[in-house]
Amino acid sequence: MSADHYERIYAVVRCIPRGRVATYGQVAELAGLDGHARQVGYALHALRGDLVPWHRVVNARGEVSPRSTGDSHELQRHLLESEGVAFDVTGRIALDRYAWRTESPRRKHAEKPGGGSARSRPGRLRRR
DNA sequence: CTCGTGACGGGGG
DNA sequence: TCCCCCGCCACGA
Repeated sequence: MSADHYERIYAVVRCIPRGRVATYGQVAELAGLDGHARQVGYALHALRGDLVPWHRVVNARGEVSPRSTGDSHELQRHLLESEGVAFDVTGRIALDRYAWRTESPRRKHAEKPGGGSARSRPGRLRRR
């Protein structure tokens, strides 16, 4: 296996800022493995105790992916909440607020310059 | 080598 | 919007 790919994945995950989350697909893409979101899951699963904020990776729906075994997803939610990430009643995270913004991911509609969307202050209102 | 699985995602209904 | 199904494909048995 390309342990090298794992390292790249970890490298990307380590870049996710505290209080922010990234999706598996996003991580895969940034790691140069576009379309291989699943591999990201494997990589994280294989983690031992390295300093990798694996808990900041969630699925595209903005929820912690249910594990088939183990209880790590509980821990994940816990860790995220302790970083200030909020979950709604359905156990989902508002990605438009907490998603990690990699530099300039192509702004199709031109975003609000000057700190627009999600800053490190997920505050409310900011309608529109 | 083959077979089943899954920390995913996108498309269709 | 939600749910279900299907393709991907590395891993491990």
